[in-house]
Amino acid sequence: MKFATFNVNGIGARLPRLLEWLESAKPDVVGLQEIKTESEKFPAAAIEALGYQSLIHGQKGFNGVAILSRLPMEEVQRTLPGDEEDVQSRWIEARIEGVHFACLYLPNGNPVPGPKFDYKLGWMDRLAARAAELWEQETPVILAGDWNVCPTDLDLARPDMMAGDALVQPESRARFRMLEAAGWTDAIRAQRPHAPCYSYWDYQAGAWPKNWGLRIDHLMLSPAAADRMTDCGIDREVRGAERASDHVPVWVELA
DNA sequence: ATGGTCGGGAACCGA
Repeated sequence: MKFATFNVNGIGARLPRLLEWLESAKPDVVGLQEIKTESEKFPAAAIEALGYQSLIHGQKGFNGVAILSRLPMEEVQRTLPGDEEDVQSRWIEARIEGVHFACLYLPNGNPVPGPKFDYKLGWMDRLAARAAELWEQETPVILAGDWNVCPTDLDLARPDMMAGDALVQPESRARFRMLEAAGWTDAIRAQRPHAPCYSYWDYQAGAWPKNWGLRIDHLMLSPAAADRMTDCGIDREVRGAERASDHVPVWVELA
């Protein structure tokens, strides 16, 4: 089974890129982030024509997540517990053939300091609590999405230019590292312990041709999922297409 | 050069 995460940065603008990638990469399950549309306006029919059902947690103009699956899928929930007042669409979970798949769009958190950074850290604390609940299930669990965290300086090309950014702050990294300490496996980093590899290149300042990237899209695996991992990868060629997203798909295969 | 580029949606906000 092939599971992927892809921040499309606007499904309206990105639908052609998404469809051609689905046809070539043939994932079984995909978590999408930043669809930036309300659920009713999500192009589910065009995606269903390729054999994928959609679970959509949309939001007009901002955020918005979805799970696509060509295998039978049932929704578990679409809120990250812990804050009744949080109305941002950043979370959806489903179960697919015994695998628990969570799709997340973690807050960016800039500028630092400020209320947006406080929201990010609070959201990460809520995520840790939900991850601990899912851990108890002992079924394979995948936490997939745009984490908006560069775990270490190996995960960005220009640490000097990002020193004040929310994506590299010690508070953000500590919370990510706590999940690893709890036993979650960062699939890409487990396969390539020392290789620089990126999943995002800013639209500005020629970041893509200069390969000034960040690795912020992650698949975190529970032990039962990590035991079944046969391969994983980053489809970086997707970034070179016309009207590309600033993120590319990241995927993992489970036996 | 204190910038640069996108998406959404109709003037800016978010990234």
